[in-house]
Amino acid sequence: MVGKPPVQDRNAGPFGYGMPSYPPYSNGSPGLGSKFQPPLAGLMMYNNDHFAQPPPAHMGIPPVHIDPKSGLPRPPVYPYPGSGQFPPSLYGPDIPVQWQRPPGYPITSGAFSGPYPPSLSSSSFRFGPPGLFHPHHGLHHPGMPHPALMSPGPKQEPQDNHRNMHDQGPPEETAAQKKKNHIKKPLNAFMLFMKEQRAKVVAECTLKESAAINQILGRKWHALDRSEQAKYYEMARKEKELHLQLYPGWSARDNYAVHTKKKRKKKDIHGGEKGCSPISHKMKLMWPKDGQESYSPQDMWVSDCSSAKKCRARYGVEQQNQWCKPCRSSLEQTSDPTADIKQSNSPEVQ
DNA sequence: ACCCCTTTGAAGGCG
DNA sequence: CGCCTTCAAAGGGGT
Repeated sequence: MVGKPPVQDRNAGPFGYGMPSYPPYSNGSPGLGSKFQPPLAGLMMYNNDHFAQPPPAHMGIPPVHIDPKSGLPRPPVYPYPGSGQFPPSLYGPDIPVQWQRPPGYPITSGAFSGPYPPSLSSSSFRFGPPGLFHPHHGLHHPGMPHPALMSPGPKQEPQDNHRNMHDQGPPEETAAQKKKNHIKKPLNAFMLFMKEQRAKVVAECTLKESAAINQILGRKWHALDRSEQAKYYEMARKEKELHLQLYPGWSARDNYAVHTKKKRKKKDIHGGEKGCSPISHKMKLMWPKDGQESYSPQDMWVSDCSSAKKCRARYGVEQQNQWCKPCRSSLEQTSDPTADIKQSNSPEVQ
């Protein structure tokens, strides 16, 4: 807990595992890098009581979730207490607490029903750890087949999924098959947060573009207090543990460049034009000024290519030692404290 | 049909 | 060890 995080946890959250200020877990779990292997039944209990007791009886065995896109199952996640709704403290000052899932909004994305990567193969589930998942249990929407219960797609040989990811796989394997066999990364804390909160933000905002929504979600993520973020870090830790159990040999490396094109853009962007993407020109998130706690989604957008230095927004001018280099250097270049809000192409820690 | 955008975090690789 | 890159989700927009 205290001291340097394990190697594999070097990217733990800002106050996350291994960080000195991180709140202790109720079970004393050492963190992301722990070899601690809790009973699988308790793996997906994503709430404050997740270590103290098993899920409520009505929840039964966590449902197997299947991603609607790939048709592959993903490990179940217990909905947050309160049927998918989040405690008021998670809501930003501009988001009403009484938010409900918008009519017609897929429960899969808004209700936190299945943050686990859709990569988890049906074969792995069928032949995975015994007693882990039971396809007949579930909390899925009755009118809309829960992703977990959807067809896993073409028949797959048990454990083919994993094997193909590491071995060469059949040479005649089609791209579609490869895609379906793709084991995705477990979701990190922010991804879990995003998956859950996206629908609420979308409902609150006229904007529908995910890029814009994600900017808001990024703000809200930073607006969360530690305890709230800690929930998501804990969830992510469990996601990772479960993923590890399901795919012991899986490596994130397996997913590199599986989708043909390599992403060179980021490198290029870092060279200069990040923040000036087409979408950024169209509507760029205006970050609140220092000390400004809230923002209005309606007036968050400006029509030019301007975004604040995120480090400044995140840490404030008083804690410049926390800033990333580009943000620091950009401040040195200008004495105008608001200049970074007016013009920002600075690369951000990525 | 596919890629981009945008966010944070995790992980792998390289020098 | 520090830095860089890629990939997780999402879906509108662009090509």
